[in-house]
Amino acid sequence: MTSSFGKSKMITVHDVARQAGVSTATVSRVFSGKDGVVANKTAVLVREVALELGYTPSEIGRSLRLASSRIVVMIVPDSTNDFCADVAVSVEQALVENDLSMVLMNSGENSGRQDSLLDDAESLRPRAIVLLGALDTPKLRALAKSSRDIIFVNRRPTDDIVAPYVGIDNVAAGRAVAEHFVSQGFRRIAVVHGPLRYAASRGRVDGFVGRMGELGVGPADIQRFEGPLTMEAGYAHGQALCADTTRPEAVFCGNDMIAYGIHRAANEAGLRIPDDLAICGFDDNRVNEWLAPWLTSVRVPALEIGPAVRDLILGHNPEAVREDCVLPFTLNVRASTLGQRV
Amino acid sequence: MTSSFGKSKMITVHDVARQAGVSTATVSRVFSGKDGVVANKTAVLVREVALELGYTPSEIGRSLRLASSRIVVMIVPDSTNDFCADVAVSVEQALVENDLSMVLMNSGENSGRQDSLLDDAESLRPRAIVLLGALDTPKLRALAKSSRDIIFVNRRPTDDIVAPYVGIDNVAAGRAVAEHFVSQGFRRIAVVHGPLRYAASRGRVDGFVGRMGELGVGPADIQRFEGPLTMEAGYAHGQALCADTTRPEAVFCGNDMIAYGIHRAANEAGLRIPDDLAICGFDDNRVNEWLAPWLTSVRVPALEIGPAVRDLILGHNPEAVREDCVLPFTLNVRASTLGQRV
DNA sequence: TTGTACGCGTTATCAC
DNA sequence: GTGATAACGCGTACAA
Repeated sequence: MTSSFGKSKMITVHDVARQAGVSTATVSRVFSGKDGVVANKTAVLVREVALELGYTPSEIGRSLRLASSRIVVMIVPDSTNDFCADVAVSVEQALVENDLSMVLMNSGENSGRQDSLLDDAESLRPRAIVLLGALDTPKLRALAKSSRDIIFVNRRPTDDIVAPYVGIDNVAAGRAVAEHFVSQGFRRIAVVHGPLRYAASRGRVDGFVGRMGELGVGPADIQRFEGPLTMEAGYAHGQALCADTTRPEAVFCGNDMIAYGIHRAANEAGLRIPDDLAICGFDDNRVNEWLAPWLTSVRVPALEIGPAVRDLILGHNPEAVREDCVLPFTLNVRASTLGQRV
Repeated sequence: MTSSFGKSKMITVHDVARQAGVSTATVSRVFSGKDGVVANKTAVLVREVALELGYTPSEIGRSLRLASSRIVVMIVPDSTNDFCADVAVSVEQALVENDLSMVLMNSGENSGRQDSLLDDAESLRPRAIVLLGALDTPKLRALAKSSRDIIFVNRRPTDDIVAPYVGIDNVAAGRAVAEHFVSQGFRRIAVVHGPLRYAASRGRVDGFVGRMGELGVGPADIQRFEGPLTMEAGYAHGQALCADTTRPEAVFCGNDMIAYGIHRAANEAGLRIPDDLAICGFDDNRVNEWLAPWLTSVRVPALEIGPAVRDLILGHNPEAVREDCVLPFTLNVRASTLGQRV
């Protein structure tokens, strides 16, 4: 015996129309919010019959007719990353209030996978495609060129793709961290960042290194390590750093996951934080308040992203469609970088 | 000016057919995997033209024709909960390998919201609806009765709803924790659990209390607190517990989020763990290894849930459709419950 | 091997 | 206020 999933016969407008003794058009009118046009008595009858029969309007049929679905596709690199999860929830909540649904897809930071997902996304004829951490691929460029239904969150693959952007000013955030590091007297630095093909990673590093230079700390004093934005990657880099005799005084991490990994490596190496090694994260995941209240991090307002994305999709803020929606960030300074060197 | 989202004109089979000089049927055949039936030369030509025109088959049209979509709706209580996020990713990854898409919806542990989402879900005519942490509502009962397309993960709202279940044996897990607590000599206990209207919460508590009783610790020695499965709720309960002069020796938490909250409250109250207060969580979130390596917790194999759900949907394991798919759990004992009282 | 024609469920248009 | 009808994009039975 085979599964019966997805095979059950569905009630349609025709069933309701026949049972209620009205036309399909009337049933449709009742369920597409045009109650005003229908006689109150009729509308009540139709709703009654529909409830009795268990009728739910088909989004498929509606989408076909209207040539536009109520689905928004959101592609994230890894939704087990706390920050991604927060952004996804934020977007989903903002959308559901406007009767839109969100399809969540994980690209795994993989170009091929992203392109394959973009195909899947396109086939759903979504109202919009939201990309968190987009990769610069030919497919993405083609899509961005052919439609205006793409929104980039947090990082834009390249500057020459014209599409709305929602996120923080990564360069400014990098500069803020640099100023904090210098104020604490840190001069030998390591930066453990995400792949530089991401504009966000690049922006953070460039802002940081640039400002450090202006403040008198040259590139020679700044080691750089590139890798995935994961705890595992942070752990590996952390182990290497801690074993080094010329260990840096402070590490600037591409995100909090990396910071968690480095923290674990430092702990296992018996280093004290921040005395032996200062750590600064990025994103300031909500869980920090509970499990890592010591971690200095750049707070990205994840929960404000959803409403901004929704406004973009609904065109609530037309003049912003062509402009970037830059949200404010905050450098939350906590124990992990509060050295007494000053 | 209004937004252009979702309004761009789409390429259809007709466009490709005209351009390639073939019929729409042939184009359709090429893209529905029936390449074998089409002359190789024709198939190549069609693909060429399609690529040139940027054609992607519409899932809308396909779904309408086939009376079944490739969408699976997953409803979770809160996908910012690490455990939920892991399960969602696990399911999404398993589905995407079989060309299915996942729509993620957050119910926020709210009955009304869940029912509203079930309506939305139904309207998408999904292949299946997967519920993590389902609430027992009339709507859900009606849906479960009218179709076999529902899968319950981790908790089943009530025992009388017949539908596939994927998850652990919560009663057995509760009993395992009880045995561990007794082996450590804990006799004055607090249980901070989730809402008892959830079968999973009930199972954990019942198993725990029942086994404690068998081992000589009666209900009088076990305080119970009910609340949301959040860090905030755990924190609030933790503050109350820590302020109590007749503080318990150990706390069994309904999930890890609650445990994080209690840990913070205990820390702020200056209590040492486990000497002043032992803590046991539930789920064993992956982040524990990194940020809470001290937390004893019941490991639920979140990443094995996706494949199990997929098999159920695809009917890979027909005889299991009517049976529960019970996954193994592990009690991971760590420092937070290793008292020296024995 | 390929083309023709129909219908899936819905809504907009037009006529009544 | 309501009904009949066409059209949306696709897959397939049937005819060629």
